[in-house]
Amino acid sequence: MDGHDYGILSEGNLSTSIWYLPCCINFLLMCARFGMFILCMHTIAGEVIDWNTSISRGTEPNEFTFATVLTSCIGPNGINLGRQVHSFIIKTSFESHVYVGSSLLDMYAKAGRIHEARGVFECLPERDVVLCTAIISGYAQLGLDEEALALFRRLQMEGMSSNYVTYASLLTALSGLAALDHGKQVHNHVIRSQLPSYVVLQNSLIDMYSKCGSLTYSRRIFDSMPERTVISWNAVLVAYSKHGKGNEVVELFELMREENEVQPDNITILAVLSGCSHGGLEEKGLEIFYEMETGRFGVEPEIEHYGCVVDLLGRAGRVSEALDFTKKMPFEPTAAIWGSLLGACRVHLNVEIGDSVGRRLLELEPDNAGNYVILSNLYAYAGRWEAVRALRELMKEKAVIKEPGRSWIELDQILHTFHASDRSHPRREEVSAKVMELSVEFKEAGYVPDLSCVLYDVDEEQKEKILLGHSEKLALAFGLIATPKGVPLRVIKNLRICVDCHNFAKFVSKLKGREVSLRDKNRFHQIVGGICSCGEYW
DNA sequence: TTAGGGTTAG
Repeated sequence: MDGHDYGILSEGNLSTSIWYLPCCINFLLMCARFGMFILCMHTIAGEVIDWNTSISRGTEPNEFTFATVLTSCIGPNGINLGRQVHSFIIKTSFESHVYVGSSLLDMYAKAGRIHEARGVFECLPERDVVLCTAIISGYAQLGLDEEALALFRRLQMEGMSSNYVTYASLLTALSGLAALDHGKQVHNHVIRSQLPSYVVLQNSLIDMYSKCGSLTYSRRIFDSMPERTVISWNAVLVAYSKHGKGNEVVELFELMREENEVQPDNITILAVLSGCSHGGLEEKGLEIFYEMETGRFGVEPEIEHYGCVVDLLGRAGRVSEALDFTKKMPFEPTAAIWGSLLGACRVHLNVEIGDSVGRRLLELEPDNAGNYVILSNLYAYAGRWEAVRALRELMKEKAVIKEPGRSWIELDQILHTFHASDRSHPRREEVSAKVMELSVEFKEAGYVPDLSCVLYDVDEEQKEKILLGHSEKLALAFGLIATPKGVPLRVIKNLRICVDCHNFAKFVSKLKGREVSLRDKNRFHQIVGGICSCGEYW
């Protein structure tokens, strides 16, 4: 197929039938898959017309033609065509033209093909602030935060100029890393450079502070904004939601509706519902969902909103009601919804429903190790050791590989990362010894290791050893060693925190007199004096 | 004349 295309293009004669045939097959397949006949037909028509127009005017394709065609290939569906165009461009002299390069980069970045985007970026003879920002934000949007930060630093050393969009993109990466010190530095820089107040940048700051655990600063930015968009409101609502501050979420939402300057969108309602769930406001959350169904907020309920309701009911222990709800809702439940239901079964020890939900979930997501862990927890609490063993066998059979757990803690602008049973940190011996010491101390105060968090078929002693090697324990122990007494510990985990580590962190807060702020994949756990803001439900 | 970057959720 590639051969046809180059041939046609190089002759400057776009034979409609040959060009169309392979494309039509491709697009019909795509259309059938997505049920978007009309839209796709328009898209392909647009691309072909672009080529046709250029060539029928009797002009050879030039840098502007390529840039225009590449722009029409933006999005996941256009990437194959875009690649073919790229292959063709390589054979011309236009590859390094800044217009062509920037269109290529944008096309790849928007399709999530960051390596290809980077390849184009590195080959460009000149790069301006927009190109640098595009590639940095490409990394940040894919959650490749370390790469985004590293590239920003390199480009800055090379003399890149930055503007408010660059900072907004960088802040996204710093939010992901929960790199508060770095984030503050960017904020200071923004203040010093006396940039005008850009809403986008302020929104990023709200988000950065909240994801770095600093709710106060987050709110302060929000309060100081002369102008706000729905994203500003959403960012601050999400901030309170993730910190489990349900009342604040509801109050702010009411204020938003009173002020009536911006209309809520689907994310607003999602933030409010999940805020009610994380904050333990079941009734309020349900009330808001039913109000949403009447159309009062002008937002149609989507599957994620239904998911929040499942979470609300599950949290309240209304597990069978939650199950009924999933059966009656107008969407097919997703793995995330079954997962939230399974979590509810674990917390409320509903083995019967948990069993069937768990099986359903394992069918849908056989490769997600986290599901096995929660189901195993549930079986273990119910004393169903046979079922635990069977689960372990199933995992082995399916060759499930657990995404490596990783936790980190920031000290003086350095992110110290720990992997499970880490041997790489320079102070590893000291850290391991500290975890052992803490374990002995905590056991005397009532800490009992929760061995059901280990899925390997090893003896109890081994299981305990594995548990003590969990990355969040290493990061906490390192924090205790490396910071003065009384300083709060902020630990970030890439996955959901396990029950045993949650318990361990509570002992750290209680016996070591430290506030522990633990950010996991879903939310913050603010632990003070042995009590966690999550209310044991997550 | 003609290109391109951004913030919230998932």
